[in-house]
Amino acid sequence: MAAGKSEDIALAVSTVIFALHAEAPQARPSLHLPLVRRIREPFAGRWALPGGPLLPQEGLSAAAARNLQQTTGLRPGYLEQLYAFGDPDRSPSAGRMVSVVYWALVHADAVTDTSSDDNVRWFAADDLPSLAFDHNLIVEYALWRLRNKMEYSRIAHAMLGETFTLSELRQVYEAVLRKPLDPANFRRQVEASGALVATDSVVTGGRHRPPRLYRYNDAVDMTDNGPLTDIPQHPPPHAADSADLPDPTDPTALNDPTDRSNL
Amino acid sequence: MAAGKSEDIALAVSTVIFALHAEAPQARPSLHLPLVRRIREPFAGRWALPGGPLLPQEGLSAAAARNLQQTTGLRPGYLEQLYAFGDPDRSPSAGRMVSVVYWALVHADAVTDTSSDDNVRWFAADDLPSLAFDHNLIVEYALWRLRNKMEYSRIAHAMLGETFTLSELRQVYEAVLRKPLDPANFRRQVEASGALVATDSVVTGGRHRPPRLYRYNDAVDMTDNGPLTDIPQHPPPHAADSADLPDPTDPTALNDPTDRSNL
DNA sequence: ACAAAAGTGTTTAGACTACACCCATGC
DNA sequence: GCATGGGTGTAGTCTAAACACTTTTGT
Repeated sequence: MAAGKSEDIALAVSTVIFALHAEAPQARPSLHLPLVRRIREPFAGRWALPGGPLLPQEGLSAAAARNLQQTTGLRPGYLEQLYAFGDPDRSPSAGRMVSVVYWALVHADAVTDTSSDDNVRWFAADDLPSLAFDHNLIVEYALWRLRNKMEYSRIAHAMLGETFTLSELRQVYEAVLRKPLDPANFRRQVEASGALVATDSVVTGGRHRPPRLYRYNDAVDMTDNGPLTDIPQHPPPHAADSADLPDPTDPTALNDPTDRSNL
Repeated sequence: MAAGKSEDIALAVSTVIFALHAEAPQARPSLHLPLVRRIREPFAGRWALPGGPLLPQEGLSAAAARNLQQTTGLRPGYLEQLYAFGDPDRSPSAGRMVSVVYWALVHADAVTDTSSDDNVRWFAADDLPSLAFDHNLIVEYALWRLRNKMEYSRIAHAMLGETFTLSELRQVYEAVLRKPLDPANFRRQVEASGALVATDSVVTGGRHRPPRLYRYNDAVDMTDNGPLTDIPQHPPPHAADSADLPDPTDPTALNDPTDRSNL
């Protein structure tokens, strides 16, 4: 591309990973996210978002998925680019740094799986310590984006298993949006959207009428990202690092090399 | 930040610039955007989005505003980060390149101002030639984002002057959304939003009732970008390169250095 | 029987659409 | 006067919120 060399501008990819977790067994679940303890200056000892440099032959979303895998051992249920941060002052006492940040949703059971590690810990999303760099602001923005997207998109199932009840799905919405939803109206809305398919099974064992299990309808595109078609949504069979296109669902993703060195 | 060096990954910033322009004097205006002719390989001779490398002490949005200034001679009426493109294959026969792309709105009269230049030309947004790199896809995505944002945000005034009639404002919406709007209902909607302030002046000279002039209400935040507060919206007095925070209005902008080299 | 959650039905308020209609100006 | 767009009024449609009510299980 013959664009000017990036001089001393380093490029990194970080990921904000959300999962639902209930502190007490029967308590309402809330949003949690994993942070990693920094071992170098600046901000040594502080908690920070998982991330690191981009590998030479790796796409941006692939790097984010790798962050996720290395931090939680999981594949993303949903993954979308959040923003590129490049303020000249964002990295004190270190060189200039531009970070492309992704956000992801994973299944709830991820939270306990990795809590044994001492350098990785899950925190409640609305009760974070003071993080390294501008990561507090990043998480705030990721939360804002998640809440917005939850209202007009159909990504909640990414925080659940293959099948789920409408109650479970509603709990995801309630936890993210932090407000109770009418079960009756919620049912009608998701049924009208066509995003779910009823299975034949029900869940017995509760001391009440057994709820039906639903499955996500893959025929429906849940993310309205326009012309973009990002990637490792669900387990994409073997398309390892096929695409780095931005997520076409929300106004944030699109893939294009905009090099222009003339002018 | 002690993150791995970016090896050979170059970083560039490009900008998709939109303005309204009517081919014929009395024809309906349509979206146009300026492109720049490449003078180097790859894609020498092809049209491409204005852009270039990021300067060492320059914020991302400042670089986008500089693109805009150098291409059109104007300051952005609205500027927002679009997406970061980093597919490994996006730059044939050149090194790895990651581009952070912005999109902008400018006043309509910009179109004719620069059409004399031979290396910069304005094109109708829905009738572009085959561009360099993946720039066709980028423009498609920028258009999709603009159209989405136009429906739930109040950015249309960025394509007009300081004062404007409701007809002019409606024409912006009609050109972007490509469908006619009911003048009566349009009026009620914008009046109910509180985004506009009526002035005392009217426009005489038309062969019909003189329409009232309106001004944008700065007290209302028109861009719902959450916790982000980007920047060079209107002429920000002298805040040259103050902020590089992502635009908090739409689900795309947030500023944060996500360096993480441990793990 | 009773509690509790699943699931259905109904009423109402607000938002948006369509379109009829009046107003003010230039010619 | 009449054409043209500015501006107001109003009835019909659609959606979503609120909430009463019925169903089905476990204990």
